[in-house]
Amino acid sequence: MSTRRRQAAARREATIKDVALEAGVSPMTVSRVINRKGNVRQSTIDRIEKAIAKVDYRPNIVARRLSGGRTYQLLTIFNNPNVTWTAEVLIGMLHACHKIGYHLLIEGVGDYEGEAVGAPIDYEALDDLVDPSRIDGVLLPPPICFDRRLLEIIVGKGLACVRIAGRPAPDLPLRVSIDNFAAAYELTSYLVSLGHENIAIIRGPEEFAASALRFEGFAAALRDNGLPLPDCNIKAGNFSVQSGNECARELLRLADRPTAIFASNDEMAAGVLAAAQESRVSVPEQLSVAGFDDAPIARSVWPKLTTVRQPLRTMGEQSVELLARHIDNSESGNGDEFRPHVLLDYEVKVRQSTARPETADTPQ
Amino acid sequence: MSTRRRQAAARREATIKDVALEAGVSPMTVSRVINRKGNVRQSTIDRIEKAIAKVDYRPNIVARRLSGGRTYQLLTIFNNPNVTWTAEVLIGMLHACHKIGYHLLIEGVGDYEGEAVGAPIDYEALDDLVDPSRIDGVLLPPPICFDRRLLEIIVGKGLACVRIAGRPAPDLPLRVSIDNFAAAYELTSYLVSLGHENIAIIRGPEEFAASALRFEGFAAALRDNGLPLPDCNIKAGNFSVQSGNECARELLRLADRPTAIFASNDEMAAGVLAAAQESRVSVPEQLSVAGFDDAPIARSVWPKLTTVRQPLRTMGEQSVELLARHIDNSESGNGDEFRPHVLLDYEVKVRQSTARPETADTPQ
DNA sequence: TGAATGACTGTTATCGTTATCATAATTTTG
DNA sequence: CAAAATTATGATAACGATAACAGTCATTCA
Repeated sequence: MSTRRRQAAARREATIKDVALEAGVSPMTVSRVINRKGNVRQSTIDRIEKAIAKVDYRPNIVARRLSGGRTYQLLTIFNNPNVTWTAEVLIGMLHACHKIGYHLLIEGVGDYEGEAVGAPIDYEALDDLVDPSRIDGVLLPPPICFDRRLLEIIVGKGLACVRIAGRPAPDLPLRVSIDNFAAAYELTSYLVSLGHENIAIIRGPEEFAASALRFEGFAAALRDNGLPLPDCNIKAGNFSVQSGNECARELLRLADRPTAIFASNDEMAAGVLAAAQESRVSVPEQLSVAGFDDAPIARSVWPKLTTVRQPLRTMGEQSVELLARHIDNSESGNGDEFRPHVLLDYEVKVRQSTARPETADTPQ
Repeated sequence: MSTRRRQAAARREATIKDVALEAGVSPMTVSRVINRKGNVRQSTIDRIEKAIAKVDYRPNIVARRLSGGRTYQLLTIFNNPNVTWTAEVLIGMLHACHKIGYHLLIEGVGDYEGEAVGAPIDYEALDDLVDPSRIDGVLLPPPICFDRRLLEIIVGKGLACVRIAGRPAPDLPLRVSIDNFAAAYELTSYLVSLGHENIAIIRGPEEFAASALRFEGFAAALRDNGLPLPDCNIKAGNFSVQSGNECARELLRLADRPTAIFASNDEMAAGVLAAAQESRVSVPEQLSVAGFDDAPIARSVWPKLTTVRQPLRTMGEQSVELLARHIDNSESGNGDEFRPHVLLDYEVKVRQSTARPETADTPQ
C-alpha cells in the first residue's frame, strides 16, 4: 500500500527495463553498460547512455543488492562521549563516502549521558546492525574498536572492518592511526626544552589504547631527560572537561606544584585552563598547559592550547578509502597488495598556553 | 563472486525458506507470523517461532524492501559547520532510531573547511541520496532545512520530511523546534533585570531562521523595557568562536562600551570570553556574557556561560519519532491526527558569566 | 445434512537487478 | 575461405520477501 501511495505522490522511478525499451536492447545489456562489465559495442553504449539520461534512470540499490551486489553502504558505530572528536572523524568519513559513492549508516551505542565512557553495550542490537545484507563494511572509531566481542561478531559475518585505533589487532589488519607514543614523546620533549622539570600528566581512560601510548611516550621523554615522575604527578581523567578540571585542582594543590601539565586530550586541557583561572594561576606564566588532538576546543579557549594536531578528518577519510579499497580487492579477487595500516602524520602545534617556567633558573 | 566469498567466510544467513522447512510450513505462513498479519493457528505460530530461534533467522531487509515494504532507514543531512550542535542532535536521533528500530543514514554536504556557513550544495548528489528505494524519510537540521530547492526534491519524490527549524513552511508541516523568540526575550529580560542598560548583541548568520528570531526577541525585550538599541551594538557573526571573538573586539573598543553582550550561540559567547580575557576585561564583573544553546562548550569555558538550554538531544529524538509516526500513519492509511509541530521547552540557565554591572546605580 | 462462513494455509507472481549460460554476429587465423 | 576465436547480445533463473489470490479445512447454521 505504501508503495502505491508513494508512487501516486511522485512519478514512478524508471527501471532498467524502461531504459532497455527506450534503447531497444535487453535489460542485461543495459546492466553491462552500467557496471562496465563484459563487452558492449560502442554504438550500443552510446545509445543506452542516451536512454539512461532520457528516462532519468538510477539503479535501484535494493534490487542490486538482492541480486548479490554491494550495498554501497558502510556502517560506523559511535560510542565515544567526546562528541567533538568523533564528529570530526565523522566529517572526514562523510567526505570520502561522498567522493567515492558510498553511503554511511551511523549507529550509536551507549547512552552518552554524563561524561562516562564505557556505557554498557547492547550486543543483541549490534548483532542486528552488523548485517551483511545491509552494509559492505564497518568503520570503528575508538573506543568501540577495542571491543573484542563486537570485533568477533563482525569477523564472524565475514564483513570487512577498519579500526581507527592505536594498536594492531591480530585478525583485523585494516587500521588507521597516528603514532601516539612518538607524538607524546615529542610534545613532552618540547616542554622539557622550555625548562620545565616538574611536569604532571593527566591520563586518558583505560579503554583507549591511545591513553596508554600517550602516557608511555610522556614517561619515556621524562626518563630520557633524566627527569623524575612522582606518582602524585600522575592523574587519571576520562577525556572530559570536567575530569580535567578536577585532576588539575588536585595538581594545583600539591606542595611542589608542577610548572606544566600535559593533558592527554584537549577537553581535559580546557578543564585545566578553567581550574587555573579559578585559582588565579596565570597561564602560561605560572603554568604551562598542553593538550592533545587539536580539537576545535583547542582554539576556542584562551589562551589557545599547545597541542598535537591529529588529522581527524583525514583519519576519517582514510578509513573509508582503505575499506573501499579492501572491498574492491576482495571482490575482484586479485590479490593486489596494499598497506593495511595507514599511519598518518601528526604535528606539534605550539600556541599560547605554554611558555618557559617563571622560576626557570637555566633557560636552556 | 563477492557473495560467494562472503558466504564462504561466514555461514550463510538463514532465509525464510529455512524457517519454513524447519517448521514444516510454507514461507508465506512464516511471513505472516513475522509481520503479525492474517490469521495463523497458535500452535503453528509456536512452531514457527521455535524454528526462527533455532535457525537464527532475521528478515533480509533488502528483500523486504524490494517487495514493497519499508527500508526502516532514515536519512539526515549535515551541513552545519557548528559540529557540536549538530552532533548533539544527531545523538538524539541515534537514540530514537535505536529505540524504535530504524537505521540512520547520514550525509554531509558542503566542505566544512573554515567556519563558513553556506558552502555550495551539490544538488545532483542530493538528488541521488534522497532515494525512496533506500530511505523512508528525511530529517533536516538547520540550515539545510531552509533550502527550498532541496525541500522540493524531497517532496517531489513523495518522501516524508521533518525539519528541525524555527519557522513553519507551507507544504512541510512536520517540524520540531523551540520558541526562539520567547527564549531570547526571556534571557534579555533577565539581563535587563540585573541592571544592564547598554546591551549589545552578536547575531547569528542569516541562513538560520533562529538568528532572526533570537534577534527579534532580544530587540523586543529592550524595546519593552524602554532601552535603546543603537546600530553599533549590533554585530553579525556566523556562529563560530572566531566570529564571536572578532565582533567582541569591536564591541569592547566602543567609546560607550556595553556592559553585557548577548551572543546568539554559545560558540560565539566563548569567543567573547576569549576577547574579554585578552583585553583584561573581567567577566562577569566588568562584562556580562550570555550565550544560547547550552552546548557542551558553555560548561567548558570559565566562567561557565549563562545561556538558554535547548534540549538538543530531545529535539533529535522527537524528530525521529515524529517522522516514524507520520510514516506509520500514511502506511496504515488511517488519518489518526497528531500534532505535526513539536514545540519543546527551553530553559534559561543562569551561570557565572552574568552579574550586575559594576556601575549599576540602581540595583533594582 | 448440505451449504455457508470463517479460520487457516499454500501457490503464484512480483519487486529490479545481475550471474550464468546460450546464441548470434563478427573477427581472426592458418 | 573455412574453422576457430572473439565479441556482442539475449533468455532464464535466481536473490528473499510479500501481495493477491486460491484453496483446504473445521464449524456453524438452516
